[in-house]
Amino acid sequence: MPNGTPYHSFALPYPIRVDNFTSTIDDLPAPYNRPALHLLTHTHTDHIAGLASKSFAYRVVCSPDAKEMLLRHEVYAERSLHDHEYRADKKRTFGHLKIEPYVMPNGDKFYTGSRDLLHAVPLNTPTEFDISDDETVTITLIDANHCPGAVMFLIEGSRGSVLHTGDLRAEPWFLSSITRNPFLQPYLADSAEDLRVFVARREGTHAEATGLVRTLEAIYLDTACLLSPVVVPSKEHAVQGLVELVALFPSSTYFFINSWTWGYEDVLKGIARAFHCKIHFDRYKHSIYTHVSDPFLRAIGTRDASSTRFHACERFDRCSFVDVPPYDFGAKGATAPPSKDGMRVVYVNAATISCARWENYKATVKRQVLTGETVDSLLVPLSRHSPLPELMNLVSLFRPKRVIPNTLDPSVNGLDWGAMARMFAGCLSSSKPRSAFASVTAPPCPLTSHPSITTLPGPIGLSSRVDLGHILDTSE
DNA sequence: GCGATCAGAT
DNA sequence: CACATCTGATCGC
Repeated sequence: MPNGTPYHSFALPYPIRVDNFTSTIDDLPAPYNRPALHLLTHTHTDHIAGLASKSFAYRVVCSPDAKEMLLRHEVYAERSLHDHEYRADKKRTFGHLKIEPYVMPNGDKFYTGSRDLLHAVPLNTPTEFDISDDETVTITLIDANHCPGAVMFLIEGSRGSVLHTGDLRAEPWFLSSITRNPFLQPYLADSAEDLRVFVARREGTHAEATGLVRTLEAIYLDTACLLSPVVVPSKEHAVQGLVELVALFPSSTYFFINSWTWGYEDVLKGIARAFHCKIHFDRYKHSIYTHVSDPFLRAIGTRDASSTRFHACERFDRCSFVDVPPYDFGAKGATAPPSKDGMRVVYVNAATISCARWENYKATVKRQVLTGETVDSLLVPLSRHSPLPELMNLVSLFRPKRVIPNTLDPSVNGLDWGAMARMFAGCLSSSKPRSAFASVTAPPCPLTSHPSITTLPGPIGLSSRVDLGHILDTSE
């Protein structure tokens, strides 16, 4: 994670570092200088900082898909060189994380110097890890609905339980899946709160003491879209709408789907399914998508550009079928269009659009297409992060003791954290229980009311020094 | 010199 | 369009 992550990217109260592999913590006091374990939620660039360093040599826990994607990762410059045959071998950015044993001509293997640092853990499978000589944690990976291989981490141990969401899209179906996940059910709050009262009254005990229902110490929350108050369409709704729009065009129309980063696979899959048509991928994207666990994603791609009118090839190196002005994306100069008679290319881009605007947009585009107006670009409201209303619903499911942002804006000196603390105050365990979905209608804390500077929680201020520091101290 | 990190723009 | 990516500047070994 970039600068601005609280606690130097540690998932306190555990000495476990998430999505940050830089060595800039060497100078910090213990235990911040020495993660007992590294976790990787997914392989987007801003979450793998430091991992490309040849000197990085620690074990990293991630999903099987994330491991596959990392080991096959190529930066754009390398992809381009290879595709144009200037470079014979693919240079894998993270090749140093896995070094195969040396094999002698007679078949003997020498393991000196070999390594396999990426520890892939299957989803929904609690797995124990030593974090010291006498302390273990149980870590469970749960799909985060963000991009292939993206997971949340549930960390359980003697210091309590924390949930690190990584980046996630907590749309309605995702919340449902959480309430049905047996590894998360002990931490669900609504029933737990009721049960506590019920049990306490009837049995004369605290429900907490039975160990059946528990409260998360913290949720480390994807705050990329924290300040976006809009309600956005579900991915399914977004793709369905896009498919309706695409269907309005003549079947001779070509489409370029600008999947400029991992996370737009639902669009690709939706198009392939609706039009019974494969999608043209560039070599690199194809190599990734054919090696992930999603069998439908593995199946929808083709390397044959001429075989389909749907293209998701390299953004800055599009194949001739979709490399047509006026949209240029900046990679090339004004090259002449391949002059196929009547050939039209429509460019599809993801955007952040509220539900209301999306309905309006769809109606407008439908009218334009049906009246013969030229439409050469389409938007699809596919959000890969949850905006505030979804985040509040997610947190309300658990009512944890605290929420901690996965990212902060360093330039506002904790104001964003202060605002967040206020926004989520009603969703925590200390506040009065209420329906998990009450926050849908409840307006978020108005950002115009600034919290007092002295009460601002922050990396230094908050409870970090008080109750997290001593918990972290493993010296005794 | 190279790699790592950061700021800025897209 | 976008909060992920690329580029070029800067820092440090």
